[in-house]
Amino acid sequence: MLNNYNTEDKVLLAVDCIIFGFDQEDLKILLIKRDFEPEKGKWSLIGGFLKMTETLDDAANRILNHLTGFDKIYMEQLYNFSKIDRDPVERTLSVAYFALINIEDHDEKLIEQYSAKWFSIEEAPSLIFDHNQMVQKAILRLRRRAISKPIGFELLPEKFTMRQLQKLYESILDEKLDKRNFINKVNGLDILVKLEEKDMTSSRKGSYLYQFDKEKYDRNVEDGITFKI
Amino acid sequence: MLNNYNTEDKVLLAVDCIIFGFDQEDLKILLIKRDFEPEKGKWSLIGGFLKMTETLDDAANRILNHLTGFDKIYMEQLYNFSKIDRDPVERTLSVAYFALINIEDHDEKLIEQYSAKWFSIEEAPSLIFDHNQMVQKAILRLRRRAISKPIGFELLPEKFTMRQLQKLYESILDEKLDKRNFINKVNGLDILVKLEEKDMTSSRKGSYLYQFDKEKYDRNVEDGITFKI
DNA sequence: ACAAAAGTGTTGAGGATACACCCATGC
DNA sequence: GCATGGGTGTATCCTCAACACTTTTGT
Repeated sequence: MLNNYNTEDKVLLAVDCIIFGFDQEDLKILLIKRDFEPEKGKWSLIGGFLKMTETLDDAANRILNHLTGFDKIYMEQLYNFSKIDRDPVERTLSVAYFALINIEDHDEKLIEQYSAKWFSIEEAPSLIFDHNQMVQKAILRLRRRAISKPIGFELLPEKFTMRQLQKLYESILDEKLDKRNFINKVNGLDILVKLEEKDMTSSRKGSYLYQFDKEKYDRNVEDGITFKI
Repeated sequence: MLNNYNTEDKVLLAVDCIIFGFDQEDLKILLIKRDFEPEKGKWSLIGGFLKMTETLDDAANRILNHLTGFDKIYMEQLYNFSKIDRDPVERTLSVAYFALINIEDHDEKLIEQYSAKWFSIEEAPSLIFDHNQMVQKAILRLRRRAISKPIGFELLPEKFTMRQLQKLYESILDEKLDKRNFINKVNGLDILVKLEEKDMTSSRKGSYLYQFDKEKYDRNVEDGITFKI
């Protein structure tokens, strides 16, 4: 039995995270202004290096937790970027992750401390290395996910209105949706509970609040009903 | 400007390939019997280590070429597997790739030389490390691809019958399809050319041969027509 | 009374599915 | 002449898209 693969090359493995948020208007991503070389002063995704003692998911969690202050974020491995000279300092591969967080209840202080800032997708600055490419790929993945899994709720507060949910889907899919068709579809999925409460901030009439009901969702999925918006 | 990221850990990166083929009956995968430690004598995916001087795609191509003898294989990056102890010898991450090859025109000798063998998905032996998991993931990816991109043709000879194409899709999707509906759908896509020739091996009557027409396909895609079986 | 957003159903078209019989040929 | 797989069309269902008016309430 071997003890090691001595003759093989070892490489540095970075983990970079595309963090999506939603501010009731636009889909946004969280970027940081680098305060270290290379490319100091430019905008980039948050990232870090994989440690010998952790899995990739662990590393992505650690990095996300460090910046946003919380755990149990929806997170998915996205793709590897491995161009030889993608990092000018040294040969480095990067594993991109994408994450969804509720923009409202995350820690402002941490974000300030790291010079991080939310940018709407259209207004995001150009990023270092191949990070723009990563963001593009993440958006496409997010779209595919959004229409096949109920991940949208990860981006909303616990209680939300139908209008908010619709706006979120509109900004993810980058297209206008019909109000009635959207509501009919969502109601057809039977994964929300309508609350008695109304949100009065958005209109005179007020609009009912809803909650995502994970149990209902799981039951539906078990019964073979597929989520599809 | 930095010259290196001295303090960070480096890791071994393996590339493992799930190679799919189709023998007119079943969907198959190509496996090798390992003639080296660890797990010598057991079945595994083919793989190798990433070299400092190549991208992941390069590495996957090199490994595939080495075993099958040809280049320009349809190939896709699948996922990273990074459990700490997945390889008992040493901490190793693996990037899984899946590939499609035409089972008929590949090099028998190379395959013998490497003790490689085609297994139908159901009859495949248990594999080393986390390779079974990789295969499962590859099958799911293949299914999603097959209904949204015309990758099926990569697995068939240049000229094929409708029955062959249908059988291929049936084995990828693991369900029976209706003959007439399938033909109508495929013809509706307008991406095949019907040849004058018939294949006489499968029946008395003989069945017409078709060819995938990449130009037609590209034109249709440009025009916004989506492939969907 | 009016402005501003919320809420609510129906219809029509197109795509998907289900389904059965004749054809050509080698033996 | 018969057995074998090849080829073909239609009726129905259901999903998806298009579409406009009434309600509530704060000012």
